[in-house]
Amino acid sequence: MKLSDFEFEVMQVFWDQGSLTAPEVHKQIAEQRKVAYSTVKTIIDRLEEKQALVRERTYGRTILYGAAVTRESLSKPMVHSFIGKLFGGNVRPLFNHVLKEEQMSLEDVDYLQEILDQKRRKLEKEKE
Amino acid sequence: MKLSDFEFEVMQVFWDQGSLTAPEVHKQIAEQRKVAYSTVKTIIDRLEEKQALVRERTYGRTILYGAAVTRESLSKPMVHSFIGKLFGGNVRPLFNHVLKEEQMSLEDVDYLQEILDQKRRKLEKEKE
DNA sequence: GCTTTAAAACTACAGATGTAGATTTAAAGC
DNA sequence: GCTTTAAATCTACATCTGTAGTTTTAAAGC
Repeated sequence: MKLSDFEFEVMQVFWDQGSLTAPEVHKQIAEQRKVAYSTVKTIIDRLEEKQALVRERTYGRTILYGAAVTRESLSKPMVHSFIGKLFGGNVRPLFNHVLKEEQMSLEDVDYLQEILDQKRRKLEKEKE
Repeated sequence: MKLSDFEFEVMQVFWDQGSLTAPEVHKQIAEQRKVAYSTVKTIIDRLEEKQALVRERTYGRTILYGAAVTRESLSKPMVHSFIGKLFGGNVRPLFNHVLKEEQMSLEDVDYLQEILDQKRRKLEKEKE
């Protein structure tokens, strides 16, 4: 499933906050930037058509939508194709890039160290 | 500057191989997948209009194009906005994701360890 | 110089995307 | 029950993107 930027943005709201109605989603997004209700509703309609959202129930004529796909199921192939596209599938230039250019605290370094150690142990075990 | 996938793909050819003519670029890409010369030329025209490519010289009526922007100048904001879009700007879930889901060798782990150590030293020095 | 040919330039188009106005509909309030 | 109103639905449109056919042009070969 391929989502546009705006579609993905709307999915994030659902992933972060669970089930919501279209007016609620609009309210959320409109806090950040000016956008018409019908614009947001169009995106929700398209997400429904793509089966990324489902109607869970209705309150009166108001529809409660919920995510039908997980964040991971979408972000996983997105990260993969992004690395493929930018770095030819090689993770090293990605790390280089992020460590050089992105904002990182010492705590982030600690965190990365920890999961890197885990990864090393895992790979070493697999090697045996 | 915002480039489409195909535009970016063409730029990669120039970054990897230096200056090329349109027929040469077409030949390159056509090795991978079926695509008409005019399609590639259209992309080159659009890249020229966006000033990502420039005409460096001509051989007869054949034009030699060259990249007018560096790979880094484009990939840097792309990585940044990608992390913003997928992970809310937080590098930790990105690392998590990559270490969990992407193909990584022990050598890659060594490499990452090395640049991570550098980063740590740099951050510690800055803290003083 | 004339013909052939390869490249450039031009034109076109369908589908995706962001955007939102207009219309319909059904619930809620009185 | 009638009016108000909010939400859903429908329609529309400009721009971007991938795609390629057609036409023009100029160089190369003879």
